[in-house]
Amino acid sequence: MAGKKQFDMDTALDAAMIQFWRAGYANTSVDDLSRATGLNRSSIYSSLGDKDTLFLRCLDRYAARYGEKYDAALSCAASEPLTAVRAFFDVTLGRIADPELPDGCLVAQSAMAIPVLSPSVAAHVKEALGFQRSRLRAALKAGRLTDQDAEAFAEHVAAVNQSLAVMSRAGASPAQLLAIVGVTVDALSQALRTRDQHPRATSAEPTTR
Amino acid sequence: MAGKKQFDMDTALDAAMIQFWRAGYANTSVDDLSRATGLNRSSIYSSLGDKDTLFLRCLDRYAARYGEKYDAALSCAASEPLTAVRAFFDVTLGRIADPELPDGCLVAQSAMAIPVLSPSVAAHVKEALGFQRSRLRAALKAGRLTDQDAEAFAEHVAAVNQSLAVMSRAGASPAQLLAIVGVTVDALSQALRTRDQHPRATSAEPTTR
DNA sequence: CACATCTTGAACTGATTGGTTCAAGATAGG
DNA sequence: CCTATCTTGAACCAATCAGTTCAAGATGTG
Repeated sequence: MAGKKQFDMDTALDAAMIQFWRAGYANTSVDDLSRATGLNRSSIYSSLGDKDTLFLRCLDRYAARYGEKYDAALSCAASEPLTAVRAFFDVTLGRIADPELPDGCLVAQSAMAIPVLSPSVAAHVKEALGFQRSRLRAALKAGRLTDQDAEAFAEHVAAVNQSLAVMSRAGASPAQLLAIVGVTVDALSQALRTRDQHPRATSAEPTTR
Repeated sequence: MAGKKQFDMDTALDAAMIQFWRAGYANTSVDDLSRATGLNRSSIYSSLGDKDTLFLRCLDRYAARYGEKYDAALSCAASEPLTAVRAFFDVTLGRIADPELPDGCLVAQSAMAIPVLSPSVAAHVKEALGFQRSRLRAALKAGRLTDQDAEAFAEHVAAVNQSLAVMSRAGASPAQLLAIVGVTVDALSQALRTRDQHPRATSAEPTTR
C-alpha cells in the first residue's frame, strides 16, 4: 500500500473537518482523526501536521467553503436585499438539514471554546466571524439600508445565524429554526419598507446600484 | 483541618460551576475542579460526586439561578411585554458584563457539546432550553401577542439570547451585543404596535424604528 | 486526656492523551 | 529484476486523565 500518493488530500481534510465539527477540538483525539480520515496516525503528522495545525487548516477550509456560499447568497443584495438575507440563512439551514453533515457550525463551536483554544486558533475564529459581519454589512449597505441600520442588522443577522448552530445542536426542528430566522427576516423587511416610504434620513434615495 | 465541615458547599459548587462554565466539560479535569473549589481531590468525589454528577449539579444550579432571574424579568410581561423582553435580555447582558463571571453561557456551551455529552447531561441541557422557550412563550402570550407571534418570538428571543453567548465569547463589545438584541426588541415593538393598530392583520404600516 | 469522626494529601491504577520513531512492506521507475 | 521512495502499523514516550484507596492528622466531644 505505498509507492505513490495513497490517499486523497481533499477527502482526508473533509473527514478531519467533519470530525472536529461534530466533536469539537477538545473532544477529538488524534486517534479519532486517524479513524475518521482512514489515514495512519503517523501519516497524519507527516502529511497534515500536528493536531493544532490540522485544526487550523480545517477551520480555514470550513470558513472558505461556506464563506463562498454566503457570498454567493448575498450577491443579489443590491437589488434584492431581503432575498439575499433569506438566501444567506438558507445556506445555514440547508447545511443543518443535510444529513451528511453534523449539526451546528464549526466556527460557532470553536468560538464557544475560545478560552481554552490556542491564541492562533482563537484569532482565526474571531477573524472568521469578522468576515461574516463584513460581508453582511457590505451587502446591507449595498441594499437599501442606512449605514446605521446596516451595521445593526449585520451584527444581528450574524448572531442569529450563530444561534442556529446552538439550537440545531439542541435538537431544534426545521420549523423552529425557520421561526427564529423568520422574525429577523420580517424585521429586515420592515426596515426596508420603512426606508422606502420615508426617504430622507441619512443617505440618498433608495437606488438599485 | 478536619473534625467538622471544612468548606462551604455553596461556595464550592459555585466555583465548580464557574470552572465548567469557563472551560466546558471536556476541558475541565478533576484536578481543575480541585484547584477551583479548593477542595481535595478525594473530597470532591466523596462530597460532590464524580465528574459527570458534579457537572449535572452545576448545570441545574446554573439553570435554576438564572431561570429565576429570567422569570423575574418577564414577570411584567402581561402589562409591559416590551419592557419584559428588554429586562430578559438585560439578565444576559448584565451577566456577560459582570467581570466576576465568565463570558458565554453554560447552557449554550453544553448545548454545543451535546454530541459528546452523556445522555443524561444532554437531556438536562435540552430541558433547560425548553424551559427558556416555555417561559418566553408564556410571557409573550400573557402580553398582547397572538399565539402564532408568541410562538415565533419565543423561539427567536431564546435563540438570540443564546447567540449572545457565542458572540461574547468571540469578544463582541457591549455595543455589538446591544445591536443584536436591538433589532429583536424593535421587531417585537413593531409586532405589538401592529397588533394594537390592526387587531387582526399581519402586515404593518411603516413606523420609525 | 482520649476517643470517635471527619478531612486531607499522596500514592496508585489503568486508560488515554499528543507526539515520535522505525523496521517492514508495497509500489513505481529504471 | 532492482532499487529508491513512500506508507504503514506498531511500539514507544512522558504526560494527563478519571477514579479509588488509605494512613496521617486535625478537630470536636466526652
